[in-house]
Amino acid sequence: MDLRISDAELEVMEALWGAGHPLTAAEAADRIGAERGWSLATVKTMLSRLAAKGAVKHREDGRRFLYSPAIKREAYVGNESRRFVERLFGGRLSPLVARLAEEDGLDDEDIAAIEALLKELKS
Amino acid sequence: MDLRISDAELEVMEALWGAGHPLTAAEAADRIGAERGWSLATVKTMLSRLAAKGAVKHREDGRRFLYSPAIKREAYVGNESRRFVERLFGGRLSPLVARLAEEDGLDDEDIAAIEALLKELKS
DNA sequence: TCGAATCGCTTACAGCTGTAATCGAAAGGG
DNA sequence: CCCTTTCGATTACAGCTGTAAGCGATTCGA
Repeated sequence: MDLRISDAELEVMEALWGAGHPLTAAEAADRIGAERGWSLATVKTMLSRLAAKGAVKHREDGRRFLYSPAIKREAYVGNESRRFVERLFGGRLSPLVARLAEEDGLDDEDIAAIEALLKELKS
Repeated sequence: MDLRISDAELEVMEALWGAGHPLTAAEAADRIGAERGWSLATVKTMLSRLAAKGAVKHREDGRRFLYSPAIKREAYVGNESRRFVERLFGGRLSPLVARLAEEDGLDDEDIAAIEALLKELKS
C-alpha cells in the first residue's frame, strides 16, 4: 500500500476523487484540461500508468473504461505525509510547524484550527 | 531559489549540513557510506550533480575539492514544506495535522511542542 | 623513478516522468 | 456499406534518478 504517484498522476487522481463517481478518460480530461491544458492523450497515459500500478481500477462499459480510484485519498495523503515528515523532520511534526510559522506560512484561521484539533486530541 | 533535490542527493546534502565544515568527496562518502552503503563513485556523482544545480559549491584544495552547501537547510526545508502543503492540502497546515493525528502520527511530546509554538505565535 | 592510489570528469544504463502521436479495432452517422 | 470519430494500447523521446565503472592526470610511497 506504498504507492508512489507522480505529480502529473496525482492531478488525475484528484479528478477521480473529486468526481465521486467513475469517469471515462474523456470526462477525466475535461475535468483537468482547463487547468493543466493537457491533451486527451496525456490523460489516457496517466490513467494507464495509474491502472498499471494499482492506483485506479476500471470497469468496462461497452468499448470504453470507467475509471475510479482504487485507493482512498486519506490513505494516500496520510502515507505521503508520514513519508515527508520522516524525510525532512525526523518524523516529528513540530519542527515543520515551526518552520512554516517562521516563514509566515500560517494565517490566524489555520492556527486556530490546529489549536482546536490539539485540544480535541487531549480530551 | 527553487531547487529540486532528489532523495539520494538530499542524503549528501544532509552530510554536508551535518558536518558544519567543508568536506572532500571521500569524507562525505565516509559519513554516508555506513547507512546507505554507497560506493565512493556514487557520492561523487551526487556531488557533481548538486554542484551543477547550484546546491553545493566547492573550493579547490590542491588536486581535490572541498564541498560545502550553497543553500541553508532551513531555506530548502521551508520551500519543500510549502510545496508539500500546497500540493496535498491546499496550502493549509491544519488538515495535515488532522490527518497525522488521526493515524497516530503524533505523540504527546510532539503535541506539546506544537502547542507551545502556537502560543508563542500569538503573543 | 615507477607503480599504486586518488582526483574530478565522462559515460553507462535502466526505470520513472511529462507530454504526447500513432495505430488498429470498433462503433456510429449518413 | 463506408467514412469519421473514438477507444485503449503501443511507441516516442528527452530529462531526472539511482547506481555505478572507466579514464586520463596527478600525486605519493617505496
